[in-house]
Amino acid sequence: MTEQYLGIPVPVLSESNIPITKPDLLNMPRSNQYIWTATQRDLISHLVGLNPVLAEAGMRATEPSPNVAADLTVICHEMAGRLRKSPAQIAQELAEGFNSDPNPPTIQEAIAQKGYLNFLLNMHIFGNQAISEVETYQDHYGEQNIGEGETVVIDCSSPNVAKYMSIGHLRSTIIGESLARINRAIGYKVIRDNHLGDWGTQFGMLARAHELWADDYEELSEGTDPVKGLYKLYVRIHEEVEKEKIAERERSGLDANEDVETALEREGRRWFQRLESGDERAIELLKWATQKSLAEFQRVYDVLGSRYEYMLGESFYIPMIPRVLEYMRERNIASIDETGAIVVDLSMKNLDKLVVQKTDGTSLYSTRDLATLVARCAWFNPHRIIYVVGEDQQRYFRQIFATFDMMTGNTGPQTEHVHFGMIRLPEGKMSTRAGRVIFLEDLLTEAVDRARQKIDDLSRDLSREEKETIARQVGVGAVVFFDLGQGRERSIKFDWDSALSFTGRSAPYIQYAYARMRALLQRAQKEQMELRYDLPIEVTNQPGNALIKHLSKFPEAITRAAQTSRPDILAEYIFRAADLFTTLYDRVRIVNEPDSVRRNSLLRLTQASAQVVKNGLDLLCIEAPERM
RNA sequence: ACCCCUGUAGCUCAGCGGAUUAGAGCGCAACGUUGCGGACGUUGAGGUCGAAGGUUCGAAUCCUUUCAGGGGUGCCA
Repeated sequence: MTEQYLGIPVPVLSESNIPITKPDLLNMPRSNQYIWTATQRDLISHLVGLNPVLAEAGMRATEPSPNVAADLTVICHEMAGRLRKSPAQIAQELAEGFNSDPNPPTIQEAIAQKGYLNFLLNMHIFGNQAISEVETYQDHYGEQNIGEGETVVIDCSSPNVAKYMSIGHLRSTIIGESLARINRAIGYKVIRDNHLGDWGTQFGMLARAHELWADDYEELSEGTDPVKGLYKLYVRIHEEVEKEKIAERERSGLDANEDVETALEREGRRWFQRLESGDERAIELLKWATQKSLAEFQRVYDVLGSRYEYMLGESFYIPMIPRVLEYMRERNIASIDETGAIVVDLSMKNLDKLVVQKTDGTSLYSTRDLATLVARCAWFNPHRIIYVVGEDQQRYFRQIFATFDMMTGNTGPQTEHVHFGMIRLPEGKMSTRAGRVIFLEDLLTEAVDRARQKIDDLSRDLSREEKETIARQVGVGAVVFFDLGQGRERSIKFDWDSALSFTGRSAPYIQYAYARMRALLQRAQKEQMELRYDLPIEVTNQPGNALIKHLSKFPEAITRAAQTSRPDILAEYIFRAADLFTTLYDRVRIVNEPDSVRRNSLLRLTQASAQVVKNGLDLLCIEAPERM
C-alpha cells in the first residue's frame, strides 16, 4: 500500500534517523494553569464581578512601566468613554470596591493612581506558588499542552551538497533547532526535516567540472578530502564561466550588466538533463558527493547539538515530479506557455508567475518543493509546516504556498515561511566566489579556542576534560546567542568580536550566573543546609521579588516565542533572569544569611532560578555548565 | 518601476496588539574584593526614537507621504 495525498503517490519513507518522540504530555501542565496567567485572569474576573459593564469594555491587565511601583495595572482611560466617567474616578471606585471585598489571594491591594488601577501582588502567596511550580515541574517547568495531538514539520538548515556550511547557514540551523524545541515544549510532535540541496542545475555544472578537471585535484581521491576537492571544482567552474561571460560580452559588444549564456553553462545544463533522466554515472557522482558532504555537515551539527528526524534532500522527490505536474495541468493550475515552459499563473493572488518546468524539460526548485509538500502531508499529516529560510526567498515562498493552496483547495496544513535577515560581513555581502566567506566550522573552532584561552587565563581548578567540555559549551553558546539574541527579521552585521562576546548580554554571562547558582547550592549542601519546602517564602527585597515574578512569566515567554516563531524573545527573557539573579546576588547574602527562614527562601529561589535558566538555555540550544 | 525588511544613545541592538519618567550591551569616565565565584557589580555622561503631516485625552509604537540602507522581482537555489 503506497501512501498518497491529493491522489499523488509518494515514495516510501525510510526509518527516521532518530526516533520520532512525542511530547511527554502526561507531565505537561495545561496552558493557563500557571500562576502568572491565572492571577491576571482572576484579577479581571474579580473586577468584572464588581461592575459587569466592564466586561464589554474589553478590560485587560498589563504590566506597568518599570518605574511604577506596581506589579499589574489596568488602564482606565480606555473605559472612560463607555462608562462616562473620568479615568481617575473609575480607578478610584474600582480600587475601593476591590480592596473592601475579599480579594483574589495572590493580590495584595489595588491602588488608584492618575487613572491607572495599579495592583500589588501578595508576594507571600504568589511567591510561594511561583517557586513551588518550578519545583514541581522541574525540567518540565514552562511546558504546556497547547499542541496536543498535532504535528509540526520544520524545514531547516538545508545546506548544499559539495560545499561547506558558511556562517550563512547558522541562522536556519539554529533558529530551526530552537523552534523545534520550543514547539515541542508546548506539546507539538515535531519533525525536523533537513532539506538538503542535492539537486538542480548546479550539480549539472559540478558534473561537468568533474568531467573536465577531476584529475587536477588529488583531494578528490578516496581517503583525502573529497569535499575540499568538490568545493574547488565549484569555485573553478564559476570562475571559468565568469571569464567566458566577459569574453563573450566583449566579442558581441554588450554591456557588463547584460547576461550572456556561455558554452560551459550550456554543458552544465545538459549534464543536469542527464541527471534528471537517470544517467547512472551522474547519479553515482552525486551520491558520492552527498555521502562525503554529510560527514562534513554532521561534525557541525554535533557541535551545535542539532539533530534531524529526516535529511531527505531534494533528490528524494524526483520520482513524484511527473505526477505533480500532471495534477496541476489537469486542474488548469499550471499550463504550458509560448516558450514551452510550464508556469503557474498567480495573478489572481497578485503574484508573479511561477515556473515549474523549464523549457528544456527539467525541474526547478519550485517543482521539487511542491512535491515535497505533497509528500510531507501524506507522511506526517501535519498541522503546520514551517520553513526556516532566509528573507531573500520571501516572494518565492508566497508563490509556492499560493500554488499549493490552489492544489489542495485550501484544505492543506498551515504553511509558514519563518524568514530571517542575512548575515553580512563588514566588507559586504558574502560571496564564495570572491573569497568573502567565513565557514561555520571555523567560527565554531575559533569560539571554542577563545573560550579555552579564557579558562586557562583564569586558571580554575579543573581537569583537562572539564576544561575542554566547558570551552565547547561556552564558545558554542556565545555563537548561538549571537544569532538567537537578535531579532529574527533584521540582518546581522557580523564581526568576530561581537559574535564571540563573552561579556554583557551574551551566553557566557548567563552561563556564569548559572554556574554561580550551582556553586551556591553546592556550598549550602556541603554545609548541611537541607532545603525545607514546608517553610514560607520570605524574600522581602526588591531584586528578589522581581526575580520571583520574572520566573513566573517563563511559560508566557515560551508561548509568545512559539506563536511568533521568535527565539529572541526567550533569549531576552533568559538574559533578564540571569541579570536579575546577579543583581540579587550582589545585594544580599544567600548561604551566609543568618535568618534561617530567609536563607531557606533565598536558596529555594536560587534553585528555581537555576532550573528556569537551564530550561530556557536548553530551548535556545545552549548548554548550562555546572562550573566554568 | 514595483514588492518585502530595516532606520531608536558614539557603536550593536530591545521595545512597536498606543498609556505613568524610552531600555540593554559594547565603548567612555569614576569607583567597588580581609562578604557565597571579579567571565561580576555600582555611579555617571550620552536620545528632537530618519523626516514631515495625520488619527487620539495620550504615538518610538497606528495611518499617509518622504528620505536613507539591505533584499527581491518566471526557466538559480
